[in-house]
Amino acid sequence: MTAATTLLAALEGSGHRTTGPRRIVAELVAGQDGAFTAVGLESAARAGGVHVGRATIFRAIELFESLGVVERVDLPAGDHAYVACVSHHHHHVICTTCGRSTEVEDVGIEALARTVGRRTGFRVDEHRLELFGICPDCQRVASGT
Amino acid sequence: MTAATTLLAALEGSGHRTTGPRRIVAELVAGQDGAFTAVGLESAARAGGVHVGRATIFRAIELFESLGVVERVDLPAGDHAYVACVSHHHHHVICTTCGRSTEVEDVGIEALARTVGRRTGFRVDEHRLELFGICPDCQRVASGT
DNA sequence: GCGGCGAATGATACTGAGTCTCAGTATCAG
DNA sequence: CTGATACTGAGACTCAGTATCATTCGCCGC
Repeated sequence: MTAATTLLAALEGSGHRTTGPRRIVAELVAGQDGAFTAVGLESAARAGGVHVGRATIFRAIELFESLGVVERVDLPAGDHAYVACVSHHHHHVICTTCGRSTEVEDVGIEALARTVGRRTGFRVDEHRLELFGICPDCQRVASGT
Repeated sequence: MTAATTLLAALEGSGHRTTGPRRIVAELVAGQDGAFTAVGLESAARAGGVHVGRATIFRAIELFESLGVVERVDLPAGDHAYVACVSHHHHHVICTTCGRSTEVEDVGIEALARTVGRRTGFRVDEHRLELFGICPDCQRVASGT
């Protein structure tokens, strides 16, 4: 839940207004504990009894993303999802069962990108690494009892 | 252009019918020389004067994908794109300027995935690595004349 | 505490990618 | 050639995401 605070702090710190709807979206994001989609947030809002316009949710997510406190990931199924994160470069491991995500500090992919650049002649500017698997909890559940 | 042959061969080899529309889609894919989107193929077909139903294009792409001769990638902009490839595990470097893509044989990401697994406790089953940059040709063009 | 300005909101209409259906057609085996 | 059936395509449909714009609200100065 302190995650919501982080999101709001980022808002204030960048000269954006801290409004009611944004506060709500921040809470929703913080309450997701993993990857979430825009549509998911929308229905979460409805389920929570609060009303926030669709456009506002999209705008809020977009804003959080531009502030670096939320990051876009593409699920294997092709959906556009997001995960809250603590900024700076890192990647995510996403549980395909429960959707929870964990951040992974740089594991040497920069070097890997350089290798690719050298090998192909490309100037590699950007990369996206997403890992999918089963989180410890779900493994425990899956492995009988 | 031999790429179209590869696609069609994969079709035949898997017990699927080699039909006119599929042939057309294969040609279109082969003629893209890089990443392409379903919509792009559709308009390419229209531009080429041939007519293939939207549904058919989507189905053909899906089929090629399931045969492993075409792979899905997600562009930084969030579009769903595809690239033709020669199957088995590898990754792509995609030029953000011209869209051309190059395959990269495994560069040690398996090890990287294992490291992540060890560090997070996740059982990493799947990963997606996409590299974006500027290809040699575009670099040349960009760097004055 | 009050007022004004501009940012933010949200209802709604719109866009466009991707899916589904189903009658008609084309492919391939026999 | 013929039948079984896989494939096709027109078009309706769904639904995520965007654009519009009048109204509201947060913030800042007073």
